[in-house]
Amino acid sequence: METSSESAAIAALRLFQAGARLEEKFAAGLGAVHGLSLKDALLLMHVADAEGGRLSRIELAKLLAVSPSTVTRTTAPLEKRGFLGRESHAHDARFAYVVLTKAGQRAVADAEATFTRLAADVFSDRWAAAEIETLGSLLGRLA
Amino acid sequence: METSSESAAIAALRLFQAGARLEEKFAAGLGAVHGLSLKDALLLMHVADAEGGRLSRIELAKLLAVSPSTVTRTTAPLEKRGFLGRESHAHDARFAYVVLTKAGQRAVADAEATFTRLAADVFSDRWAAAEIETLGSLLGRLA
DNA sequence: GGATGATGTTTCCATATGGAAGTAATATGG
DNA sequence: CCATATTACTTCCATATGGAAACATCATCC
Repeated sequence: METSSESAAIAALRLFQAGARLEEKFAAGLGAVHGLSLKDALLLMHVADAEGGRLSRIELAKLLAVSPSTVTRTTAPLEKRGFLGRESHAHDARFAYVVLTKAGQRAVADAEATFTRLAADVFSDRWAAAEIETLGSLLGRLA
Repeated sequence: METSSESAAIAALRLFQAGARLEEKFAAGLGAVHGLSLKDALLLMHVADAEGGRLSRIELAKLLAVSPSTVTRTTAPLEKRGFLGRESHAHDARFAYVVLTKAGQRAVADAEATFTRLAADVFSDRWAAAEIETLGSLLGRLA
């Protein structure tokens, strides 16, 4: 039990370190492409992958692990830039769904390409395909 | 190449999600114990584990993946609370090493115990010891 | 069907953060 | 040795964030 707790603590510690390191790298890479922050890109990608092509701000907040107020503040400039639009729920006027515009679809395609390239770059050194799969699978159980 | 890039992107995405989720959990758990933020606790733990029991603020900034100014701002209240002290380099007056006081050593022991308990809790469900080891090992190569 | 409670969103405020600039001390190059 | 560059640290400022409160809408209960 003790050794297991110990390795759990080590895994958590390294998760924080690796996460911070990758966030820096991805923020720099994505910012250079289309002036998108990492959170901007993740937000657009979540909307693109969403069922029906739209997400409420609450759903986005949960997916991005940020507060609802942050989603409001983040989406506003992306609407101004023409990447995002609004859509109402047919039977519930409280919802203000986030949807991608045409320009937003182009932007998210570019951002996803950059994201994938950056991810491939992270693992380009001494990583076997199976190891990347294993890491993704294990991390999936934490999210 | 394509499939490998794809799984790399998925792994990176899940790393961000898992990291954010665990940060919330750990911040709540550690805050409840001794009013320490996660970054406070990690800072103290790094100093405790450091060679010679001391670290420069620049070294701390790298270990915590934050800016030097954040280290300055973070250590100041911990000095006031009596957890941290300062030590000068014998031959270079630029260095203001961060060291633990007696109270700081007690605090970091408590924080480490809480940290380990929280980590164990995260993996308490359907995780084999070998899987935790594997995850920690793979993450170690990213940090 | 009117009061109460719950939900989605926005606004406001206090706090946290990074980067640039400033300060102090050491290293380097002539 | 003196000027310049580099390094460690701090301060200042602009921005990002979460949480509480406000607001609008919908659901529930009597």
